[in-house]
Amino acid sequence: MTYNPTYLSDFPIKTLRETPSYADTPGYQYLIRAGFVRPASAGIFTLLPFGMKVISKIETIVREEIEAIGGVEVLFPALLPKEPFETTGRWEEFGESMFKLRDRKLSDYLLAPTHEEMFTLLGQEMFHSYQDFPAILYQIQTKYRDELRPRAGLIRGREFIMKDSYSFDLDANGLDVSYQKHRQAYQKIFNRLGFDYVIVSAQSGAMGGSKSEEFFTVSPIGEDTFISTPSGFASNVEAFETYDGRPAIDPKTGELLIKDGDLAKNGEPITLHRGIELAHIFQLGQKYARAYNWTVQNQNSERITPTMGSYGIGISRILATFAELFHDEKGLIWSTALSPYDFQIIQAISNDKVKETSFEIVKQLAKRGYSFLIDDRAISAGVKFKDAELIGVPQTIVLGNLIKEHKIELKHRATGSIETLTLDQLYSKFLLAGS
RNA sequence: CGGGCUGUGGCGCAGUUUGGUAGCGUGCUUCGUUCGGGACGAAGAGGUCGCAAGUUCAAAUCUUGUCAGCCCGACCA
Repeated sequence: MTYNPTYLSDFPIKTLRETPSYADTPGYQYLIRAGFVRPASAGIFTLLPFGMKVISKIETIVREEIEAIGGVEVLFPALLPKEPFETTGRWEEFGESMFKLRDRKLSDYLLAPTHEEMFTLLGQEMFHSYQDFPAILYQIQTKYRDELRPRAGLIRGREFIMKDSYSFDLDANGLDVSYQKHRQAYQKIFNRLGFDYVIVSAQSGAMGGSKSEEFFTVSPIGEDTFISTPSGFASNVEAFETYDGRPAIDPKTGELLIKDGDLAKNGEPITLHRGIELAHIFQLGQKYARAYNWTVQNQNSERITPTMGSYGIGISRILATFAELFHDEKGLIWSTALSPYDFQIIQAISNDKVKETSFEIVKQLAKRGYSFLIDDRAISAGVKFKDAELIGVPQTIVLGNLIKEHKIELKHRATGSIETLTLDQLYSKFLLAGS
């Protein structure tokens, strides 16, 4: 494969030396400073080139795993007419958290906070017979929710990228199968992304339906509280009751009524955690199909109502969460799975030999599909080292004085370790690895 | 929506109490020196002091209104 490296000398990026005062969490501060994102308005963000690279990688992993369970990609508009949401009652139910607007003819529109209505209508149009089931449709779309208080950068924005998929089945057993497929696909996704996660029982909220679970990662900046027990049971506090039937939250005040060591229904002591919700899967059941009077024919030519599931995963939130989880005092630390580049090449000195060598390294290692960010800027080497640490590409190749001996330095961002290698050693290390 | 706070060159901030020629750091431009760990010197560019109205000889500073943003709380991928 061919791969064009990115040269920082012609790259429209500017790292910031100081922390912008508006950024409230460390991950967000580094995403700003390292040039991954910029705020455009409260909870609304511009993705810069590095941020785009990471988003693309997240999307690729998500697409691969959803298509592996039979998902087919579509793309609905973000701008939708009011009517489908009136049918389900959600035009009112979402209330102020939904962006509503009018066109020049004064017709009502909305910026979609979620797409259950549209997927149901598409299913109704496409699926008429039991032979059309089961099915999984998904999209990666920008969602809009006018949150009361956006915070922590992309962790909770008013505009955010989400993958949402929807399963269509004929009965509850089929729905269970589709649900389990998604549950497993999500586990694969999180394993590939490199997140520790906990699957937590949840309530369904505005989506409706019955069974519902959330995927959390533990983080001090998390906005949600969930509980776990030694045997692996975990629950969102909203869906939790103690051994003696007490709710975890006062329904009126919202006050947390439980503490570490309280007993769960199974008699085990609980532990409370702060977490970031990265995904939420629901068994919607027939709520939406019923709202549109959608029925299909079974083998006996009887009309039956399909049953659906809805499965969301926050793409832009994953980017932000990774930054919150993986950084040190110098900057971000990307995993190989999500890093915007596989290697950053620092030209610590500037001469023709260095330029030729970086070109040669790219040519050799690109054979294995590795991608490169080359810092060829005409600035002092110190700035390049600092920026490399801020950006957080997992491996940096330093081209400097050792180039005379055909040697380079290979720096690991996460450990800070430095290896001195000949070019041949570099090539064999990465061309042979895993092949 | 309730409580707290902030809007001053790209970014970080001082100046507001006590009205009197808009400042510092960083970044940016140019030249020279330097150049493997955020170099040094010199010369520059860049600001409707969020916006509007008012008070005043005079407003970044005082008054009123308004907009935006941030933090804490109630809702959410």
